[in-house]
Amino acid sequence: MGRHSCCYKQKLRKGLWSPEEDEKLLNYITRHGHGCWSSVPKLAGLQRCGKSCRLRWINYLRPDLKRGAFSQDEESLIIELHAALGNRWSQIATRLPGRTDNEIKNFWNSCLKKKLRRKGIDPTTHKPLISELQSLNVIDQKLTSSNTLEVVKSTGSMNPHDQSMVVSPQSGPWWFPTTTTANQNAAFCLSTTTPTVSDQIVSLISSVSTMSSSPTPMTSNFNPVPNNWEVLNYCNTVPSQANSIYSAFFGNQYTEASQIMNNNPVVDHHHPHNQDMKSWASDILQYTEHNQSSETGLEAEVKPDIAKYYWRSSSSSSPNQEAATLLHDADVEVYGISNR
DNA sequence: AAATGCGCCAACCGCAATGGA
DNA sequence: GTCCATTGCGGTTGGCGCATT
Repeated sequence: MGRHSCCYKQKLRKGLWSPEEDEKLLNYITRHGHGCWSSVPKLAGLQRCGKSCRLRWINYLRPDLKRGAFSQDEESLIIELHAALGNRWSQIATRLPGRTDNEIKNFWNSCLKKKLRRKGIDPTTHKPLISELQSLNVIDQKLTSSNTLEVVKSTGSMNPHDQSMVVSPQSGPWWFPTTTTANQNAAFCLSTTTPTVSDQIVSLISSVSTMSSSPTPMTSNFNPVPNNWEVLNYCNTVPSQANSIYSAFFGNQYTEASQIMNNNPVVDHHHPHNQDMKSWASDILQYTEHNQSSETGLEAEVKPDIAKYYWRSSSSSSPNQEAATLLHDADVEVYGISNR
């Protein structure tokens, strides 16, 4: 098993292919086709085993191969297909013309896995990361006591050396609803050009939002893109469609996600008295069709969650100051606000 | 400039499936 | 039904090149 039988019969080359070897193989297959791979090396004048020739042809020499970096569309499709098919690389490759299973596998292992983790998603299950869920009990207890400051401190979700958080008195990004003072203030505190800190909070809080047994339903007052909690909660109510919906959202394929939702029954098992969660599906379509913002869908999805938790934790008459205090106590350097 | 670390990716390895004798 | 050659697939590895110390 393993090494092909022909490899034992004579001393065969291994390792990288030389340009001369490539030329011999390419010339032979172009003229005669590969036929039986085990006979190819001998007929093509190569000191390789048939298995090695086959691999070289499929992964490198085939004329229909697409070269270069993966496009955003390809990336989204791979994530979507991986959610549905798992590590069945050859099946995934059949949906991406010109790409090989090996190429997709390498791209997944070297790039996409990390990207998903940065978004707080387990690349194996396509659900929130276990490590974050393990922090859930602590965070949930703290949130229940409405003390956001303690949450951040006890979970260590802020990097004490991160100085990227810059608070300025301008209004927040467009995707923050401005109907409440609390949300204005959250936007105020998180309008940062390099939101390393806020991403960490987002990651944790969106996990909390998914699993929390908090009796307070968090229906979105954000329009038009629903927040991460609602996406995940929807996935919980329609498990058979969870992977498709989730990957569609994180691939920014709002139209597709919306269509999946509209085509399936919606029952909110967690909050049976709540409004029909389908109501925001149409909002997604509107967003897809009409919104040309340069903001990414991911930011639009998750950041409103922060606003809500800041709002829930705000008890003082000056929520701005409270958020600033939070940042200060997490040893994050804050600019543009007065001292406490 | 040299040493070291790290990420990427081409290629290999081991196993399962398939098909013919 | 069994054996064996071959093909196909997915996990793993080794080496190259770039970045950092």
